[in-house]
Amino acid sequence: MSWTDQRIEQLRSMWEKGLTASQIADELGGVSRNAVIGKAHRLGLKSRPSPVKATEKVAKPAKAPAAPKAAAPAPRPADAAAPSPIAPPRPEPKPVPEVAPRDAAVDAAPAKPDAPRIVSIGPGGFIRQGPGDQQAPIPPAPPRRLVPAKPSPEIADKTSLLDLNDRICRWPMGHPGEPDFHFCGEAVNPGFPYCVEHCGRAYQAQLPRGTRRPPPPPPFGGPRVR
DNA sequence: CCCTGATTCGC
DNA sequence: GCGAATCAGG
Repeated sequence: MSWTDQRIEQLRSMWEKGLTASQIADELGGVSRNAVIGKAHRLGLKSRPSPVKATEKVAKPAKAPAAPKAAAPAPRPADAAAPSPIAPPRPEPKPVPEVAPRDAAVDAAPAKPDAPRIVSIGPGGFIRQGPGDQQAPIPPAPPRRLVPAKPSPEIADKTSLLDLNDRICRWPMGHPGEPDFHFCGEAVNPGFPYCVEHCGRAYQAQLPRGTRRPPPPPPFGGPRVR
């Protein structure tokens, strides 16, 4: 198995939701727990409550150089330094086909009834928010118009993995491997991998410091019963 | 023992 | 870049 965009997205999502590496590996399939962890670290997302915290002892100066294994001759500088600012994983804005001129389509971000009021600040106005990952750089709101999300016949049915492309929302509905698992399939919020509604789920608007954030929406349509 | 994530290092 | 092997805490 290789790390396709979809799989990386899933990994990200699940990782940030706090699923264990084992669970993620299980969902993705074809990869080991170690692979997931390794990939997660390479992606820059890391540091979740780990059992093995930094065993930072104040006094451990005379560490016996006689390491059991092939002792690293060169003391590896444990670069506990701040992980370099993670580059915003902005997908390169793909050329968007000319859309029908339609005003006000943008402003009407459908607010889910049960969803938290704070959803987004408009197209391109989302802020990726992760633990320790708060970045200012936000792609400038593209001066584009959203195409009226007409229920086209092609998305009328379940959107399968093979149906995914750059223009339709790839938000997973249900769980991978289950018979009715599919993807949202709506027209994407330009510049994002999801439709407007799911952008609101994936990205949360920046709130003033100290503001209590409403509980996160249930993941992937709810906890999985195993 | 089981689980967990972190890290290393050969590929 | 990938991930098995390894480490280490719960």
